[in-house]
Amino acid sequence: MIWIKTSDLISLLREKGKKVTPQRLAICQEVFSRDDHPSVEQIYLNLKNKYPTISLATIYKTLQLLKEKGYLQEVGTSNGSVRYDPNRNLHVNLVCTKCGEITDVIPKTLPQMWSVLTSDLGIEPQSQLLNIYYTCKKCGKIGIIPNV
Amino acid sequence: MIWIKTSDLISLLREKGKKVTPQRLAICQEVFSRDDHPSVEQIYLNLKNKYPTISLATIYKTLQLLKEKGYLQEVGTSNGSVRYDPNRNLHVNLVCTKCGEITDVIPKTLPQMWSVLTSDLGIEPQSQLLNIYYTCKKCGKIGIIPNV
DNA sequence: GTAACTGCAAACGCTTTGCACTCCC
DNA sequence: GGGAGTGCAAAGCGTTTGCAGTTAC
Repeated sequence: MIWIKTSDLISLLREKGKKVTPQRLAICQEVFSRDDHPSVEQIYLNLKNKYPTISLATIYKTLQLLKEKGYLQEVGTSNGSVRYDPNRNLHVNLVCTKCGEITDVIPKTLPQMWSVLTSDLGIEPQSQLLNIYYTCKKCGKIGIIPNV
Repeated sequence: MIWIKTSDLISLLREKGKKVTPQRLAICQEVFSRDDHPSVEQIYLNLKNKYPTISLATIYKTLQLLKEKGYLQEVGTSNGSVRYDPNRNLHVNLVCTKCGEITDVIPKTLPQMWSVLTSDLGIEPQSQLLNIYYTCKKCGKIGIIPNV
């Protein structure tokens, strides 16, 4: 979860020459207050209560904006739709291959080994996406034979 | 690049109770003989010369099959279409954020640090996707101001 | 006041599906 | 021979776009 104050959000948008609209604030607050990896649909459904007229187009446009500015990253797709990750810090996504649930973890050893690795490669990463595919405990317990 | 003999491919398919068709062989050979990360469209165009009647549907179905069986991994999307990686071994994808080119690298230190990391996490990864987003040398040289 | 934003609907493009025909086993 | 696979066309669905009306500044 990324804690961000509304006032900071406003100056963030203004800084970029972008207008601060209620819709944008709502979308940002929704995205950055979650600690999961929502799809556009999930964001839309959650906002529809408070903003009944909000449209998918606006959400797509705002997420596009946040992605371009580097505040958001795509974590891959699940059931055909993109999932977003508000956490741009170095971390690992544990992706359950059965239920699709994504959990963030930051292994203690990760920061140091990652800096060694990237300096070995001689590149300056803008960002990274580290997904580990596994079977989560919940799904591991259930004795369903996967249909593969 | 994954070197795989046609005879191995055939027994691989048979093993899984799948029929060996010329189309499937062609698709497999196309995918596994490349060392880039082709889209469905690229595979289709390359095969159309030799198999003028091959259809996108068949390619989609075959790639789906290979993915289910674990011989292929999605590396994310570029321009709206999925890119596939025939390399299921532990490696890093260097993804240029400007031209979209993807390069595989295997840092010397990676295998050991990765096994430390996963054992720390106490999980058994089925696979992983390690993408590093950067600007490749070709794009870094060109003095275009990114429109972001 | 005006340029940017919203939201609707239509368009778009990648992917999946249904189905008749074909072919591997 | 029979069931699985192919390929065509159509449908599906997430996403983008055009545009008229609205709003932030």
